[in-house]
Amino acid sequence: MHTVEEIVSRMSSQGLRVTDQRRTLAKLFSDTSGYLSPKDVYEFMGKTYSGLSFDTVYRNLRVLEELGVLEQVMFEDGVKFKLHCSEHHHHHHLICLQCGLTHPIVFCPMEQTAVPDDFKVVKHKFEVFGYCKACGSEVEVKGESGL
Amino acid sequence: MHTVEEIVSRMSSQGLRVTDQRRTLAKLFSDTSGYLSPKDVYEFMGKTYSGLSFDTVYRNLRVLEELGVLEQVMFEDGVKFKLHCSEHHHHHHLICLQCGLTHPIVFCPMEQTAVPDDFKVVKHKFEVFGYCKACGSEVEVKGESGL
DNA sequence: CTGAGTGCAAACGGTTTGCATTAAT
DNA sequence: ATTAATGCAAACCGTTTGCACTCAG
Repeated sequence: MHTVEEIVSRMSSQGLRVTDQRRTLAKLFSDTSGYLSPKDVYEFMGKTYSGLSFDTVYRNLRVLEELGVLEQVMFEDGVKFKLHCSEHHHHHHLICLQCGLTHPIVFCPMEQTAVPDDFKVVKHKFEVFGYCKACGSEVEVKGESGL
Repeated sequence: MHTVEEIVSRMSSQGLRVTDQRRTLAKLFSDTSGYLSPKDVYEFMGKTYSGLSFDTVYRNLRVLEELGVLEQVMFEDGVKFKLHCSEHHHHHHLICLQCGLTHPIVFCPMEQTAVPDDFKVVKHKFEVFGYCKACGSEVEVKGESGL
């Protein structure tokens, strides 16, 4: 797990300064079990820091990424960040389209994928998108169907 | 298959005008078995059309996408386009990191993926990245190792 | 007190738009 | 001749940079 204190101490151990804003950012991600866009972060932080600027958000997101605290992923609608996975083993994710919550999938399809032997596999991506329990029930209200 | 003529006739059947540039664009994609970025397309087309502008490239990429001729995918390094898959059945792709060539994978991991029953799956993404035969041998030259 | 962190403004790259010109129908 | 397609310029959005000011150490 990545607690705020863990993140903060990792910052200071690297000679980085622990500002109020960075502590809040650490808290935001340690409280969030999913992906956040820079805009999400900006809007959240903006509640607390009125003069907040986008560039500081970006700078600190990158700082936390370089610290290994956050990981960055590209989606159809742009870049998003989440806490770096605590799972030690290789895994994939279920991702909620509504709230961005993620849930690990232990199964890795690569083992069962037949690849031509003249193709050298370097990496792969397996992501399952849908609606988590909470968001799923909201959606039901609008479009109930036998799908 | 998507031949130039098929694409062109689909354009005119929709009331779109078949310009020289659009025909060349159609040919580019029907000759390419992989992904191209807008920049790739611009550079290729620029060889033939000196006064070419980026906005026309974008406009025509979008036209072909709306026609169903091209499909657009977001990668780490930005948006890319390829001919819409001719495969009728659901499938995934091997993608060459060097040349963008794609190759269908029939195996779909979803069938074997255990998903919590309170999570409603909507879609999934499975992509395998690496080097195709041609690009793989180039790479060998630089970094030969027992990997 | 010193240098890292911040906000501001401005630059940047990729993409989109408005408009006058050109060309396919 | 009509109207869509093009090129140009400028707008736009997300992201990055330079700089002066501020504040954590």
